[in-house]
Formats: sequence, structure tokens, C-alpha cells
Amino acid sequence: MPEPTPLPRSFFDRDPLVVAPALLGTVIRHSQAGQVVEVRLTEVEAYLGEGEDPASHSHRGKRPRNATMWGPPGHLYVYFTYGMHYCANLVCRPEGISGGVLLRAGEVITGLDVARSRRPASKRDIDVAQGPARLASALGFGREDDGRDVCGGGSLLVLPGSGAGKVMSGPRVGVAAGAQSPWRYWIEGDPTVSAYRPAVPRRRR
DNA sequence: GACGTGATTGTA
DNA sequence: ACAATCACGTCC
Repeated sequence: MPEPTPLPRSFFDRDPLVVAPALLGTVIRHSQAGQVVEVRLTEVEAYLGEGEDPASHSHRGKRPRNATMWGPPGHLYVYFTYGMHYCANLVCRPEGISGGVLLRAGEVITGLDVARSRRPASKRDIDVAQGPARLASALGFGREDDGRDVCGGGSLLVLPGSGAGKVMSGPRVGVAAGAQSPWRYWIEGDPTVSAYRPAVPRRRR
């Protein structure tokens, strides 16, 4: 069968609230050192821009860490958190306007052996990319992947999926600010969707 | 439920 | 300078 055409930049040049649900069922393909891993997205979260979304990394303006969010659409924004995890977003909206979609979970459909070797703690196939840091690890993303183009026909692509089934939405995971906004989207009933965890209510001293 | 781990940011 | 926070995962 013919090789599918990757999602064009125009796909990402829209509001994250539109892009996020549209990404469900699409496939992230990353080839690294001749090894290909493909993840079919089952869960994402939309993050709006500067001054619009208190939960977004971009909310308080451009910094070295989050600068990619202001770049052109269709690029990968990777950040490091909790001293040990990487998480990946896809940048949305025109250059100069921040916003993106956090890749929260997916199903590894190609290269499961490679993905598992990157995630030795995983117990079952469904938890290899179940959670944003797990997904980033399974795809082999790190600091050096921040800013990479996913529409340039290179070793990192987003391919159209074969449908997402029923899409559900609800509050974002671990987010206190803006918790009322139902900007997490997932495929109903998919076993790779991560467990919902409310924001920790702010540790008391 | 506790805790790791370090960058980042707000406060002083 | 210092302290709190953090779009999380793992093990108890």
C-alpha cells in the first residue's frame, strides 16, 4: 500500500482546541538509528497561549525553555520536568503566537521491542506509552529533540490515522490553574489512556 | 502514599 | 541568594 502523506503544516496552524481532538488516532513516527517506533495517539491535552491559559508553559511569556511554543507550527516542543522526565508537545498556531498540544498517551503500533527497551519498567504492552513522560521515552525524545520539525519530511512525522472512534473530553491531568477547562481529549474505552489524576491540592507545610 | 531529581521561577 | 513549584513515574 502507498505510503501515507504526513500531516501538513497547515494542520497545526490552528487553535490547539481544534488540533488536539483532531490528533487522536494519528500516528507519530520517529526513526532513530535505523529503528522505527510508531505511536498511535489516544490521549492529548490542549494548552493555549500567553495570557490565555494559566496552566500553559507559555502563560507567563517567552523564556529560553518554552521559546519553541512561539515558533512555527508543526514543531516538537520537548521539556524536562521533575528532574527526570521529558514530555512532548506539538506546536500550534502561526509563528509568534504560542500554543500547543501535549501528547499524553498512545499505543505503540510499530517497534514495540525498541520502545520497550527504552522503558524497562513497563510491565505490559499498553503501559509503554501510557502517560506523557512514558510516551516521550518510548519515542526516544530528549532535550535535543526540542524544536524539531514534524512536517519537513524527515525522520519525525505525524501520519493520518484510521479514525479515532468516540472522542471524550474532560479536565487536564495534574493541572490546578484552569482545572475547569475540559481540554483533555481521549479515545473512549482505549486501554492505553492514562489514569486521571487531579492536581495535588498544594502541599501544606 | 511517598519520594526522587533538577530546572525554573518567584520572592527577598 | 533562597525556597517552592513542577503538564510525572515508580515503588512501598
